[in-house]
Amino acid sequence: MEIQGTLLEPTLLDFASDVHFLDLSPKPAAKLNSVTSLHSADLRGRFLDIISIPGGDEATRSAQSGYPRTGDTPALGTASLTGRSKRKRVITTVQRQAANIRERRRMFSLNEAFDDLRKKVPTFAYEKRLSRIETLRLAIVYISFMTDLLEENNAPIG
DNA sequence: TAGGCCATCTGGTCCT
DNA sequence: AGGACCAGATGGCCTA
Repeated sequence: MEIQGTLLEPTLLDFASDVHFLDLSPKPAAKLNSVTSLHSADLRGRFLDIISIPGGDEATRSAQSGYPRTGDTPALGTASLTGRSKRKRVITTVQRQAANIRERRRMFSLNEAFDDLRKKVPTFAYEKRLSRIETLRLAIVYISFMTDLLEENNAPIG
């Protein structure tokens, strides 16, 4: 078992153990300084638990469906919440194809950003790469951990 | 086979 | 007007 990236350090191992308690849910990070003396085997097991975030996709879908959005009605031709009258936008096949290409490019760049982020968050070399939702949640936890670490180091001694 | 993840298409809305 | 952004729908691939 090895770790991806370059940061295999005690600090990182602390992060890996702490992150277990956060369940990678999108909620404020907490209790980041309580665990520093775990055995490595225990640590590894915990981290693998983290990587396999149970119910992650389900949470994603529910979050998507519950996302507040203007004009969030399934019916076509409804007015927006701003009260603007709706004009049906006429679009030709050529325009549609162009829009599809743009959308593909947009999603491609989004995925590139996700790949960059995957390289930044510390993970064990896992046979399966992090999904997008896992990447986001792990990044959130990692940032929180590092922030706490900084605050700890900057705190006055004594 | 079911569930998770992802790519793609599509139409609505926002913004320039 | 048209591009960017967003979310729903759909289908394919992979794994347990």
